[in-house]
Amino acid sequence: MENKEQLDRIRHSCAHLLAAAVLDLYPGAHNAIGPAIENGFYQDFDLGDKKITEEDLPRIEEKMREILKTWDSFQINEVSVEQARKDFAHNPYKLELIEAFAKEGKSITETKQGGFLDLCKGGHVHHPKNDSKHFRLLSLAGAYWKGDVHNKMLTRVYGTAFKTKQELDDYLRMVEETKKRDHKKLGRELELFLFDETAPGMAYWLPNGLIVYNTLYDYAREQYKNFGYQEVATPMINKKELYETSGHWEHYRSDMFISPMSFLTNESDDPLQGSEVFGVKPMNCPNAMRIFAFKTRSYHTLPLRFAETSSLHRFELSGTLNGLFRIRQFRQDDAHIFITQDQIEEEFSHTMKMVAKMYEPFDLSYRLRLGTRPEKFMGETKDWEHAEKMLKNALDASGIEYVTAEGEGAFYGPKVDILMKDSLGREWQTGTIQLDFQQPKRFKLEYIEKDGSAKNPTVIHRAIYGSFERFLGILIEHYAGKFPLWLAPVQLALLPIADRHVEYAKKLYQDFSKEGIRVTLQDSQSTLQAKIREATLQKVPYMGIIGDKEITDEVISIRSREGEDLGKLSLSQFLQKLKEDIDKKA
RNA sequence: GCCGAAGUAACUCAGUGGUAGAGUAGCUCUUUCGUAAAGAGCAAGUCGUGGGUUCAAGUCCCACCUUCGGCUCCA
Repeated sequence: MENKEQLDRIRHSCAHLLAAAVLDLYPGAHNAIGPAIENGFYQDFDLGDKKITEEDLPRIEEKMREILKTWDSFQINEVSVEQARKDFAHNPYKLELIEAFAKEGKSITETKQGGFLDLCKGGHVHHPKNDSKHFRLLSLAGAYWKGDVHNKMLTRVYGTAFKTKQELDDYLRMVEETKKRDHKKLGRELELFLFDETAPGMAYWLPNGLIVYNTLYDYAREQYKNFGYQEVATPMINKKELYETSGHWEHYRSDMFISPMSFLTNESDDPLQGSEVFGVKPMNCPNAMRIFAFKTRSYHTLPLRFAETSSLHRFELSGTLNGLFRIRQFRQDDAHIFITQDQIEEEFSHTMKMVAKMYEPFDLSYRLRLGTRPEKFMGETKDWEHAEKMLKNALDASGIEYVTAEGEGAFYGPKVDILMKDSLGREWQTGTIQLDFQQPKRFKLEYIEKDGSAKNPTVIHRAIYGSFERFLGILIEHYAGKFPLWLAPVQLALLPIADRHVEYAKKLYQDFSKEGIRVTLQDSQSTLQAKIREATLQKVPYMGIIGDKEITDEVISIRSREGEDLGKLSLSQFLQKLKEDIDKKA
């Protein structure tokens, strides 16, 4: 933690340095704020009618190095409001901050180094000249003043800094490595999926990608059986009344629903004027409620677990789309579990066990985040308290690390989010488990209790992968495209050395295919080296080389994508090894 | 949506107003090869789309589409 604080000091100092350099190079520019952030620092600028482009960054960096020579120390002085107003009379952003601090009764401090004066609360290195010299400017972005869309868009310059040159270089190398693993790049190279301008924000799944997708789905289905789920499918397009009942139409109409449409009727060109207005479903819950309502339900049948993986569509803003990570059409390994109030803790534990099982094959570590009652919430405080207590009990019992995020629950109930850490140490939110008392009531759902009375069930909404799309995107980057055998689109590439080996290779191809192995036969007119290269670039886990020796001895020479020679194995020996590894999901 | 950048052959990219290019992939032929790229040839482009300026536009201007980096981190 001490390290983190020191790093923040280094970076915060660099943010000042960046401000000094830009103000020097762009007279009339104003700097706004410039904090240290998770991976570096930034500084926001109002450049008037001037612009900074990526090409200017080296020049700014050079200026920073020049100015840094004159920065021996940071001097922090507390000043009066009047003095601060005078010092920053030219800078409307600093003035706004000064007025805000004056109102709050905070003391106002200024920092001065070299000839540069800034408004600052402190937190710098002692000797910038020596301590803050390993920095690099990285990128530019627009950002609103105070993060508010109604305010002016400022130019944000991002950079990073480290204590040593070694650490800086390591970080920059890691950034390069991340770029190489980019799932959008690998998605093309490995022919997994494509994005096309005919359908912005929606993936076309290519044969290889769909194999991985369906393999993830198959695994989820296997677990449905083990954990007592039943799979259902419900309509994609529903009358808006369904979403009015659930509350989604009112809460999310503009940001969730792809344009409402008039369906089955042709009364008007304006879909909202037709008497029958429909929406493309952005979530499955309302339909799940209708399935529960299908017949009279008894307490005997609870928990009742319905899994559904229908396609969902959400209107994500164009600028937020990002490959498979943020997408407009996706499927979730979604489920709705109907329970009694008394079953919350037990069912939550049951769900946590399923989470553990589902994540087991991916060698990903994860932690949990409990979101409690938000400021704006629906329902009774006592129900919330009961539910939160049940969740906490179950979390404690699970033994998995978790943090509590106060006020971060959904408006209809508390929730637990699953945060997954990938091989580069990046954290992603994937699954979520949410309690809901509201929708069952809005849909007037009831089950018959032991004593014959009718009661509202409670619902657990949960998705474990989250969306298949996002989860797969994470896996692609986690594995750098080298899927484990059970997920690999092609598990074995057969490489005959010369034409006379093709016939035998074809027979092997048939044998492996019959046994359910995903195998390809590379029988083009190229050298063995070229075939190996091709299969390695496609990240096929195993290559089976077939030449004269192999045919004589009825074996296959096995090479891994890592270049390892696994020796000569007979068909049955190798098949057994493959099947074992696939079963183990190794 | 907003700020910034990009879009040229299937892919990666070069091309600053005057005849659209390279490498890779593809196809054809030759080669039949032992653990990461054999050789030769051929074919392949509405230069994202639509307007405009100009004798002349991939290149300059305008609008739109798509993609990417950001828009949460608070002196």
